Amino acid sequence: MTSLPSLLGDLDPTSDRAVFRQIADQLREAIDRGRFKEGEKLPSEAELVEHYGVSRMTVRNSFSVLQGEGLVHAEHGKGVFVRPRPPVRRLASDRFARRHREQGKSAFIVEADAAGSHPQVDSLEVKEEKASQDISTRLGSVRRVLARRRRYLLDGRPVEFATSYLPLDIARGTQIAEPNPGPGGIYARLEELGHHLDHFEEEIRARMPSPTEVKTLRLASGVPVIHLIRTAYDTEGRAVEVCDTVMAADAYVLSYQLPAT
Amino acid sequence: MTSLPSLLGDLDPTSDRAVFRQIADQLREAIDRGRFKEGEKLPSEAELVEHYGVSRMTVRNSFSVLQGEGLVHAEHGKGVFVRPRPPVRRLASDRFARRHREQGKSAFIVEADAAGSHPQVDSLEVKEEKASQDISTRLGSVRRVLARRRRYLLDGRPVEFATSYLPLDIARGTQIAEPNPGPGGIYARLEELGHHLDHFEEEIRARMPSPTEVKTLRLASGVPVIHLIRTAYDTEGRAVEVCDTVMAADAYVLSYQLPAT
DNA sequence: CTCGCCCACTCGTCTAGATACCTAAAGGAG
DNA sequence: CTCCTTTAGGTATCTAGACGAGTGGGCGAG
Repeated sequence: MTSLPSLLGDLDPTSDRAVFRQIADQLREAIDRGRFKEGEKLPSEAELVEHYGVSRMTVRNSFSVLQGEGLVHAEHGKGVFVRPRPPVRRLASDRFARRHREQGKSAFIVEADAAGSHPQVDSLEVKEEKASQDISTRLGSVRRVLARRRRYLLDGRPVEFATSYLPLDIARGTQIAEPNPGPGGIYARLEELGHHLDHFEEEIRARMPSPTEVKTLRLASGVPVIHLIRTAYDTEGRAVEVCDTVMAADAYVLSYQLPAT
Repeated sequence: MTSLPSLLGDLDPTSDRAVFRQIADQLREAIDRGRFKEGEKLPSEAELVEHYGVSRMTVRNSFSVLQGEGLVHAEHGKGVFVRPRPPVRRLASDRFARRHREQGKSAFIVEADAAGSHPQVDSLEVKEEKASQDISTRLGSVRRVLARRRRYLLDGRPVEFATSYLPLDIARGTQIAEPNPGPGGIYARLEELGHHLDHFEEEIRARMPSPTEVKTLRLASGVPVIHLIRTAYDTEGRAVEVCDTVMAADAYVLSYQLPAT
């Protein structure tokens, strides 16, 4: 068996850096240098207790630092592992172009299939409800809205949770109010209904997830979420949809093109 | 003095939810409901130990949960406080439009002044260096680049750290290689040099900060970073600059306009 | 009144151990 | 051969206490 000292070095008792930080530093560095690879198991708490001659709480404290950085994750009864980086999904800024819409299936499905992963859509809920203050403002002072909620999964892993809000006078009684909005999604339906789309506006924030989001997206600790709020405007300048999306940040790269003019 | 029970309720010993999570839940809920306001001090560890009849480590564990969520922050010798949400800086997608460039001062300064805050640029470093693999690829296989590093502060708080990389054949010997690139910034200089800008491409990720980033941006725990990589293309399709930016996620909202075509 | 010290309060770090529960593999009963 | 039990080795949670180190207010000396 490889001895720990060869991988991990000693503590510096003269340093005023806390012991648990020194241990975290050494583990982090070992991970960065590839001494522990993605998915690989780190030394167990007991081994580190032995190696450094500290108490177990101190070792656990080190792990919790690394966990907060999203570098490792613990599995009860098994060990602590280097967190593998999942494949990311790239969202290009032309993802709502009409040419994509004119196909049959939803953008998510098409794209995932192309990337060779298994897509899934889940926990669909479509209902009328009272608009929150924020949604109401964005849609131009509507009281009630049609809300379409769904969760997207890639190879069984939830990656995104989204809710679309539409003014009732647009959506009620149309196929948009059905669980399955038909080919091309709700944007295709909106255009058929005479609401020709002009442009979208997207607002992006990043933050740590709420406990609910941790559950819904099955997030490991140390993984932030990207919160994206998109508003769709028709050619008359009216906001016809607001889509509120929370994405697992480790599963996404967003990409935008900006004109230089 | 207001008694804690009026704010915080009891533990449920029959629940299989860990005690420290129950405590964290109650504190989180109290914060969400506004019983503790932004910047306000939470009960001290000793008070919570007393109130719940648990050991101090258990209370600390609860705090560390909330800290990881970015909800609270501890100040040594003072207490644990509800983390105030700092004012955010909005980055609009037209922020690189020529009309903004034709003014004198840098976009950051102008914008911050307008918002009534005190802007500052800091730790400027301009030097030639070897391009990393990634930068080289983005710039089209260049070996060495001019790197311009700077840090942006708002009211004394660091909010963003950025490095621009330019091919040497473009930048060397020009004002771009000077610490102060002159009015309108490097994009104005590039255009003067005949590299007419056509469009930008931005890639956005969110993740937890590295220890270096925590230091540079003085980040509280539980605050992710937004990592933005922008590539500027001239009208001939050549990549003329790559700008790598790390932003404190709690200080920014990014905003983009997408055409619907 | 002012300055400086002390003390109470607060969070930070660490120890040493107890109990619970999860996982995987080995071994025995059927 | 299959299924259950046992066991070893992991992490999860919690306790009780010790010492360190910032912060800020009170109080006494001058």
